[in-house]
Amino acid sequence: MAPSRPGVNSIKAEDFDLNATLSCGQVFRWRIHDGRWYGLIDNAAIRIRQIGKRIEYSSSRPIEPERIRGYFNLGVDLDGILKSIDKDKHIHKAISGFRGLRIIRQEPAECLISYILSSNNNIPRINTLIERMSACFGERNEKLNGVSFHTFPTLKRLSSECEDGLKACGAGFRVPYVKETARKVSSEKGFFDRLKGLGYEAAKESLIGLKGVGDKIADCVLLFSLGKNEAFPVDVWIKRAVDEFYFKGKKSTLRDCASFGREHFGEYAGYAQEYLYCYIRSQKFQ
DNA sequence: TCTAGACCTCG
DNA sequence: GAGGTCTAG
Repeated sequence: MAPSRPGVNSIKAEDFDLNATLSCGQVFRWRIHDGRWYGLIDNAAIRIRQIGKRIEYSSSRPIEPERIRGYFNLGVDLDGILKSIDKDKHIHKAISGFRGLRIIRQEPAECLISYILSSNNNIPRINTLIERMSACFGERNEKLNGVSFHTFPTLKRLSSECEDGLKACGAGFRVPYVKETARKVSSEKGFFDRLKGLGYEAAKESLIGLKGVGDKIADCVLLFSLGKNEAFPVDVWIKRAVDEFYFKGKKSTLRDCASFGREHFGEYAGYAQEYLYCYIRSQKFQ
C-alpha cells in the first residue's frame, strides 16, 4: 500500500476528463504546471490531477471533497445528458472525442465579470487582464507549491474602484461596463440566487439588462454559473460549427444559430455547445 | 426589428 | 484583428 501523503486527497471521478473540462474554454485562470492543474476554488488555491477514475488534489486551505465534486459537477448523470443530446452524426463524433468533459459550476460574480472582459478581446489578453485585476484588487494571495494566486476581486471592490485603476489593468472600453455592472449586481443582495430561481428566458433578460452583457455573455453566465443547461452561447467557433454541420455551409445569423442549438439539442443544449466547441477547434487546429 | 461602425489594447 | 456589445439610424 502506498504511503499516504500529507495534504493530498483523492476522490472518485467516474466519467470525467479533467483536461478536457479545464481546457475547453469555459473557465479562465486554470493553469497547468508539470502535469498538474492549478486554480482557485472558493478562494483556496488548488492543485489537481487525474489518475484514471480518481482525482488527486491538495489545497492552500482545507476544502471539503464534496466541494470539489460540486465544482466539477461530478454529481450529475453525464451519461444520461450525453444520450439526450446525441441527436446526429456530428455531435456523436464530438461526444466520442471528448467524453468526460463536464460543465463546471463557476462562481457567478467572477464568471460574469470575466466574460464582460472577454468582449472583442482575444484569449491570451483576457487571461492577463484577469490576472492583473486580481493582483491589483483581489483580497488575498493564496500560495501553493510555490505557485501564487490572487483571489478574484469582489464586486464591491470593483464597483468602488476608480476608473483609472481599472483602466491601468488594460480593460479599455470595458471599464465602465465592469464598474456599472459590479455596482448594480452588488447592490441587490442575492441577485444571482434570484436568477437561479427564474426560468432561462427571464434570467437571461435580467442579465442582458446589465452593461456590457449581450446575448453571448448572458448565455455563458447562465450555463457556466447559474445551472441553466439549455443556454447555448454562440461565439465565432460555435457559429462556424453550426453553419458547417447543420446549415450546409450557409451563414446563419447569431440569433438563428442560438435558437437552432436550443431547439435541436433541447434541455442540455449547453453540453452540446461545449462538445461542439472542442470538436470544431480540434479539427481546425489539425 | 435590423445593420453598420466604433470601441481599449496589444501574449 | 480579437471568444462582443453599444449606439445610432
